[in-house]
Amino acid sequence: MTDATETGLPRAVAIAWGMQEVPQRGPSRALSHERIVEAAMRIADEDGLSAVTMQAVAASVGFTTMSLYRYVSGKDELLRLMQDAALTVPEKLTLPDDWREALRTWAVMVRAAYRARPWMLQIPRGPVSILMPNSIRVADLGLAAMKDLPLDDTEKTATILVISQHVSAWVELEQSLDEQGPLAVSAEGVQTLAEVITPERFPHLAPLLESGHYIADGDPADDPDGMDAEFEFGLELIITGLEEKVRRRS
Amino acid sequence: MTDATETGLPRAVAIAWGMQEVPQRGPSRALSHERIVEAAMRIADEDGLSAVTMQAVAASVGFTTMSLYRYVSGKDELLRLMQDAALTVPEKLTLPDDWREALRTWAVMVRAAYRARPWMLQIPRGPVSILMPNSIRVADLGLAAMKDLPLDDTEKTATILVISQHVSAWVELEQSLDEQGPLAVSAEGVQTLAEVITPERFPHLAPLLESGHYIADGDPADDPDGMDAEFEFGLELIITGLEEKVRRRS
DNA sequence: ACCTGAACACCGTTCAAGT
DNA sequence: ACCTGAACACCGTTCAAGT
Repeated sequence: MTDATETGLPRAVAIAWGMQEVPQRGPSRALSHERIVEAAMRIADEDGLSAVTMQAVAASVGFTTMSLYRYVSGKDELLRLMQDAALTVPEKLTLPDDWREALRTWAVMVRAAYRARPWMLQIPRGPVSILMPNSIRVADLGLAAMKDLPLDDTEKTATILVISQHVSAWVELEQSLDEQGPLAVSAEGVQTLAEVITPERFPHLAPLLESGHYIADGDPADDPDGMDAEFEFGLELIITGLEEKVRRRS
Repeated sequence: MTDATETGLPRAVAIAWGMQEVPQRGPSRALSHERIVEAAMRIADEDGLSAVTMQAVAASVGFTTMSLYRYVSGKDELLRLMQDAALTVPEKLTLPDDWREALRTWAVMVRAAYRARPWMLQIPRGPVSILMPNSIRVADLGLAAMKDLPLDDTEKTATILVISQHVSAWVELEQSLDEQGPLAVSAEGVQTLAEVITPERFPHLAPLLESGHYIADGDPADDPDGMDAEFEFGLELIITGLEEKVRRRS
């Protein structure tokens, strides 16, 4: 099912770590995993993930579609490889001493990677993803940020997951906001909505609809980095929660 | 772009709220949005979202593929309608008085909805999603949980978003864990990995790999509700963070 | 051993034609 | 007004054949 290699690992993991032995006899291989993944990423950067078809990738490296199947087992595997290759983080990164600052730095770093290649968020993350090289590197950095915190291993990994999920969720939202027009709903639309979203039926939400606090109208002038503000609000909740948890313990 | 109707709203929103006026003259309509969405959801429940093709849906209601296009503008719109229709919450739900308990109840309720129809998480959520009827209902309930908390509107909506993103991220992870085999990586695989994930290169993560705290092996016997425990850990971080924020303010 | 060409069994969507 | 049939321009993947 997980289409494992003789190493006992999923093929994508083996390839990404460079464990997939390449036969050396016979005609020299014209293609490579690297070239294929690179070409696929360029297409995704330029025209989005949906433009990444086996035929487009093949054409871009100058081979026929079928030749790709010598290197990747199918499109799923290619996507897995792209997903990890897209998660690039700065080579040298020194985290602040204070763990709160370190976690913030880490979160912002992850956010930058996601923002740089937002299509990677469209590829489903599974248990295989977290074994890929860049994922491992990022996780190691996250753990480094918490190295002096009195938490056990499970708590630390859970924290990393919570934060990175928070980051990805926000970047995703951010992204879909600026894919849609600047104004998701016209003033007229809000009025029409107000007829069904009444204070009687939705006592707590209806006021927000009127005040405009529920619908982010996506006008950047109006809200220069509102998304950032809300992102940070959530991040602070998590960090404060962690802080309090540690304090109560000691 | 947002393919708006004369109401100034995206078509999917208008349809879901029942605003899309249906012509009454002429032959009675053989199909309806409801029947189409219902059929599509049944297919997704049984065979996954990828089995939801226009042809499959049409066949399931006993019409030709093209007839669907009289009711929905395309597959995207159908997916939007499915996404909201899948988000069902109990009709009568009284939230506990304590806001912390209320938020927990709310989170668990949302989780139940996601778990019941996990395919809905595969449909990208955009700004349109949050205007759909069930989304509005869920948001209203979330706000109700915080009604006595001294937070402003933006903070409350941000909190709702953070929590619901946390919920969806966990259900997604949970789901992909039990789609893969019970054991994502064999003991042999871990050993192979240990050769590249060395303490030198990944000082903080390597120990966790060895101890088995990083790789969830997905064996339920081993970890009866480990996922739940980690889910709750994150939720508690957020709630504790909120608690502390409020305390510091007053 | 590697790459290719033809073919298969699909997709979503269009468009003009039927009733 | 509604539904249909044929067609278009794609997909990912297979398989046997070439070199």
